Amino acid sequence: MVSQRGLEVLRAIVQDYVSSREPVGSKAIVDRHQFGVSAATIRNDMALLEEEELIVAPHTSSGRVPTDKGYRLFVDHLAEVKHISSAQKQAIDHFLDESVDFDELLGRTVRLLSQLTNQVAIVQYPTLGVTRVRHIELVSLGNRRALCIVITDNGRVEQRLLDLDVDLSEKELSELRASINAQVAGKLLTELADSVGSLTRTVSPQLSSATSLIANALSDSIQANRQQKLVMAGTANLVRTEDDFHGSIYPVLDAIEEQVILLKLLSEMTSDAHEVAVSIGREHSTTGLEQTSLLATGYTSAGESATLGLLGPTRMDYSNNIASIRAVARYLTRVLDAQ
Amino acid sequence: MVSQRGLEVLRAIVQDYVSSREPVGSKAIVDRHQFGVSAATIRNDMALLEEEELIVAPHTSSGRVPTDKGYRLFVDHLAEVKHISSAQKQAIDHFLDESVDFDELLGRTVRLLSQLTNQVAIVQYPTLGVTRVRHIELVSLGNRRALCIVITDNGRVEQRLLDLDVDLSEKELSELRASINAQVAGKLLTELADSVGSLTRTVSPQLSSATSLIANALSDSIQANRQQKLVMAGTANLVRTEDDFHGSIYPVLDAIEEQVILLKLLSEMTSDAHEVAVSIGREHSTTGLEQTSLLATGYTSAGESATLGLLGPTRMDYSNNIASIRAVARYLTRVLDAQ
DNA sequence: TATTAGCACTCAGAATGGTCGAGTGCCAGC
DNA sequence: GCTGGCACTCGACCATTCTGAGTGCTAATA
Repeated sequence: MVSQRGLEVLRAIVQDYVSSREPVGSKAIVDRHQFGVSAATIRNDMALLEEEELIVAPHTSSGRVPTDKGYRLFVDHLAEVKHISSAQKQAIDHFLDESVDFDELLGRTVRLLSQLTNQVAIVQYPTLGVTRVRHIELVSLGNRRALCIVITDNGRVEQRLLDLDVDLSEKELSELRASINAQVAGKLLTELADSVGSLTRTVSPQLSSATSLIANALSDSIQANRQQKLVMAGTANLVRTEDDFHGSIYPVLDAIEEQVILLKLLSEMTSDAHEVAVSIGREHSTTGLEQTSLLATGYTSAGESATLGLLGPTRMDYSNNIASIRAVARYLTRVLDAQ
Repeated sequence: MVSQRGLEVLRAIVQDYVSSREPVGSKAIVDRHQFGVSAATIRNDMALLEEEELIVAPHTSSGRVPTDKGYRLFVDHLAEVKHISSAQKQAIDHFLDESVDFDELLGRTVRLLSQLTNQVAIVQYPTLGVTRVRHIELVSLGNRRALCIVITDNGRVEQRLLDLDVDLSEKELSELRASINAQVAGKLLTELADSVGSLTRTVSPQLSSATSLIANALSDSIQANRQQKLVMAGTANLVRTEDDFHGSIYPVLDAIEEQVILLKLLSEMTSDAHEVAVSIGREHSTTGLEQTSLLATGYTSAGESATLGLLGPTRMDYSNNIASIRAVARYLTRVLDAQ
């Protein structure tokens, strides 16, 4: 059984190792922390911790390093929930304060989070379940091409290029625009394609083919959004922490480029409400990411929820990162809901 | 004076060094190339090349490596203009063929180029000089917010969120939309803000303040585009070539994140017409980028021109990269002009 | 029973020294 | 102008030694 002091020792090991990247020895602990006992006693505690597989010695005779299990215990029971510094708060204000459109907002968010934490930040676009259509705009570009723009009630804009089989006159386009808008306003995005499709039968014959083209384009577009886009930032930060990866970082970089992998991971981590979920090292047995940890938390936008994530080496500053991602998610939710 | 054969030796050195990353010795050259002379002769040529500062020996007694000046001579006079392989041609077709909107097209382009070359690819958004406005759409989002969407005649869509000081009724919004569109259709983007501003005096009084808000937003938006956005891809490729950078790559990564630096560099490199401009190592004396080379070429979109760039270590495969960037730029121009 | 001091032991990493060989410059001869 | 030969240089590689941080164990102590 690990004693109370044993747990404190674990905490000390995690903290020191995170900040120094050096395996932590018993002497270093008595030097840097006030335990009031001798190194030999700490050694006994460490032997117990090792028995419980919470720490491990990389070499026969060197300091100890936390295992995944050790980090897990630390995160669950030992990490103090820090508050973000006022400098960080300022950074958040500065970056997200201006009114910008949705895409830009998510872009800024992810860059902000990566800067705040020096890790790879990930933001997942919200699913479209409860978003409603506010307006659809059709614009002819000449050359039998037209642009179809969908504006939703939370301010997102989706555009899609259409290859028509005929050139529509401005008048026909207006007519089509009017019919479509009358039909779709307030509809859920998920119903949109079918809704437009049903128009095919009621519009004037020369518009029928264009209408079905539009229906298809919209259907594609929704489909693409179903696959849930990811935006990432701070890949270069991984390079800075390169030494934390035994062997090379290429597997990690490769895994990151496969967005599907990340999406799957993020979706598996769905946390309750707005808590920050943490997945450590081999807990997610994804090839290439065995030496990384992933934090995830939700943000909401007009009732829809999506995920904000953070990826870094298992040897990361969990307290800080958890505080940062939580703060950013809250702020993001606030800004989005204000719109 | 460097003889004709001397230049061939330089070419051999550049080629071998690029493909092997090892300093090239006289023996290696006679082995791998058919010069028909002995190693000693090559050595004499190399001594001359070194005198001209075209190559340099990293250590007293090791092979030679090209200097920036050597690369320059190689690029200007010795590099054979390769044709891209059919596999590469296929990749281009595959990536850029589908009809997508402008933003997406540029995104794909930059990813494609970085994959094709294993370098960092950069695309600069076109300046807005000759773009004309096709349509402006205003959509109320409730809560005194509205979205202003500008659609240009080359299919670009710019969106901008507006904070109004009053809620406009649907009817008022329609009126405003109509007045604005009547005024701005066909105008140059650069004239847009002023054009809307002048409306402030002619619209009905209760719309006047909203109109000037819109004018301001548009002015901001144009301003932001003046600063010329960049899109990049393939930063991770730099890590793969890490060994090429004496010291660390952090300075390079930092310089890349400062988009301003890159914009300045790209703009200074303006090449004639559609040729590929090359800047090698210290030729651009930008802190952090002394060990990189930058390729740039133009692409056009409806008469506007912008730049496509490629960044990598000076030890890069210039022939291939030049061929790739040129091919992609041509293809991009073709796709854009077809729209 | 928990803690501590002392001690022998282990082992990674730095430091040292020696060898090897690729590559060079130079010179005399063709 | 080219070539073969030769002495020389110096980085890369390997084996060896040395050092010190850190450990586990045991016997003494509070």
